[in-house]
Amino acid sequence: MKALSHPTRLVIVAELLKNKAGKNNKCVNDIKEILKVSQSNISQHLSILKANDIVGWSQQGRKKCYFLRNRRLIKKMIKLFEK
Amino acid sequence: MKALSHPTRLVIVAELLKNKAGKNNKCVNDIKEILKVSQSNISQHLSILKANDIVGWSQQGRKKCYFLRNRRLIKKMIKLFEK
DNA sequence: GTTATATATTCCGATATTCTAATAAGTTAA
DNA sequence: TTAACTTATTAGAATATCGGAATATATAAC
Repeated sequence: MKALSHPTRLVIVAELLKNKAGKNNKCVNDIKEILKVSQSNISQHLSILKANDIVGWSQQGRKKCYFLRNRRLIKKMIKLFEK
Repeated sequence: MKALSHPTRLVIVAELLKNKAGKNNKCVNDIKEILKVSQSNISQHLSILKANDIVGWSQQGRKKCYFLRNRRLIKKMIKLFEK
């Protein structure tokens, strides 16, 4: 819960949710473009999400692409708060 | 989300959830007994929950009794995180 | 009115989070 | 290997949060 209680992390998670289940994951730079936050800051937030097992990643060439470990959980959560 | 991301507040909410829908709401002192946290601290946390429209209250004699504004939402949330 | 009880607010030190800037580390291509 | 690109880590300052103590406010009983 705490891991998601920061606006930047919530937006990151929401962005990752937009991708199809095993496809089109976003790398750090993609997220940076979307959020307009510094690269190091994004990296820091991602490592918090990583540490809490909310996201995973895969190396794609020289990029690292992140994805949600439990899309269903996150989807339900966000739906819960959308009302 | 942030409003619920504190152990004390989570317990308060969980306690309020135990009450029947319109009945047996707990007052500040009840919560204090349960949590063994200082009265002022509980009051602070309650005011955060109030500010985020998570709880409401009613005056009962000289006490204020708190209740959840949206029991279903909270119930779902807690279930979501229990796994 | 006064007193006792219940809750809220304020202030403050301690701790935790967050951000920026600089630097480091890893990866690929040439 | 070097250079270019991508991401991670570190350090430090700024900010936010937390919990305790004291004080203030509100209500009810007398």
